[in-house]
Amino acid sequence: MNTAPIPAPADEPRWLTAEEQLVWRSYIEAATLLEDHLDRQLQRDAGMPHVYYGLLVKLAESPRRRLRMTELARYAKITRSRLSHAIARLEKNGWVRREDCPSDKRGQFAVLTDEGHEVLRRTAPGHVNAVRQAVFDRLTPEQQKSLGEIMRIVAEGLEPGETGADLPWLR
Amino acid sequence: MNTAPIPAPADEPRWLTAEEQLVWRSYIEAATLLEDHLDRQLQRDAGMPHVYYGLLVKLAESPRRRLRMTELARYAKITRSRLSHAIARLEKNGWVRREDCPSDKRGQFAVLTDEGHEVLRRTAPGHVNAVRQAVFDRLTPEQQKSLGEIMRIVAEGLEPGETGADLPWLR
DNA sequence: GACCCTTTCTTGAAGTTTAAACAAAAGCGG
DNA sequence: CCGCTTTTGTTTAAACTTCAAGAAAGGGTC
Repeated sequence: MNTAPIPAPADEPRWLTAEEQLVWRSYIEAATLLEDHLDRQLQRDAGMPHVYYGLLVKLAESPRRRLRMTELARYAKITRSRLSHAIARLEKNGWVRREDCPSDKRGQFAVLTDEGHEVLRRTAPGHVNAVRQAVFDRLTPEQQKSLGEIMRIVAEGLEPGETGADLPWLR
Repeated sequence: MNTAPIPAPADEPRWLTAEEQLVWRSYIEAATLLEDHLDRQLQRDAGMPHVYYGLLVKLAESPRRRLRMTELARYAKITRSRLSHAIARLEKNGWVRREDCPSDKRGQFAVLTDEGHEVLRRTAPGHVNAVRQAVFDRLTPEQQKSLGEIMRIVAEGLEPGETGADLPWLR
C-alpha cells in the first residue's frame, strides 16, 4: 500500500495552480502599474524617480541628515553601484552633498542639503496623496494590516544573506 | 457646537500614520527585493530580465503564439515604446519575430518563435521555483488569497483610463 | 476625395540600471 | 610590520527605460 498521499514527483516542477497564477498576475500587474504611477508622479512634481525620492527621505529621517553610502544602500535595498550613480545625480541637482568620513578614509557620507530638504517639504504632500489614492484609500484596515504582514514576510525571505537559509539542513 | 468629529483641515496633507508607514515601507522593500531577485534569476538562467520573460509568456499563452503590439503592451502594463525596444531585443535573440497584420497595415504582430518557446520550456521550471521560494512557500493559503484581492484592487485603481474616476462628481 | 483627428508603432536622445573590474583603506593572522 | 582577505565606494560600458517627436495608416465628416 502506498503511504504517500500524493505522487510528489521529486523533479517535476511544481507549477502554479490556477488560483496561484491569478494571485501572481495580480501582484505583477499592480506592482508594475504602481511603480510606474509613482515614478511619473514624482518625475513630474519633484523632478526625480521614485527611488531617488526614497533616498532623500531616508537621509531626512537620519541623524544629522546623513548616512554612509553602504548603509543608505542597505536601507534602500539597492546596490552600492546604483547608489553611487544616484547620488552623483542628486549631487548635481544640489539636493545631496558628499562628505568624507573622518574615522574611515574609504567612507563617504551622503548628506541632504537644505535645498534637498526644501524639495522634500514642497513635494511630500503630493506624494503622500498619490500613495493614499493608489493604495490606502482603496483598502480596508484589515487589508492594510494583511498587506504589511505579507510583504514583511516576503522581504525577510529575500534579505541579502539569506541564500539557502531556508534549507539549513543542507549546509 | 461643532458637528465635525475631526478638525479635518481641508488643505493640510493627510500624512501616513505610523502603522501605514510601516506597511508602505514593507511593501516598497519587498517589491524592490523581489523584482531584483527575479531579474537576477532570469538574467542568469534565461538571459533576459523579468519583464522580457513575461512578454514571452504572454505570447506563449496566446492563440497562434502571437499578439498585436498594442495588445501585448496593454497586457504587460508597459508602454508601446518600451515594448518596441524590448521586442527588438528579443527579435535579435531569435525568440520573437514580427509579422505584418494583414487587416491593418499599421499593425504588427509579435510572434513567439520555436526557439523562444524552447527557451521558455527550458527555463520555466526554475522560474516557478524561484517564485514559489520567494512568495508562495512563505505565505499561508489565506495570505495568498488576501494578497490576490489586495493587488487586484490596487491594479484596478491604476488601470489606464482611470484618471479621476474616483472623483466622478467632478466630471 | 479632402480634411482632420486618432491610432499604431517606431525612433533617437537622454537618463537610469546593471555587471564587472578596480583602487584604496581597513582588518586580521601570523 | 607583512601579507592576505574583506570592505568601501567608484567607474566604465552595455543594457534598459523614458520621453518627445514623428511617419504611416485608419476612420470619420463634409
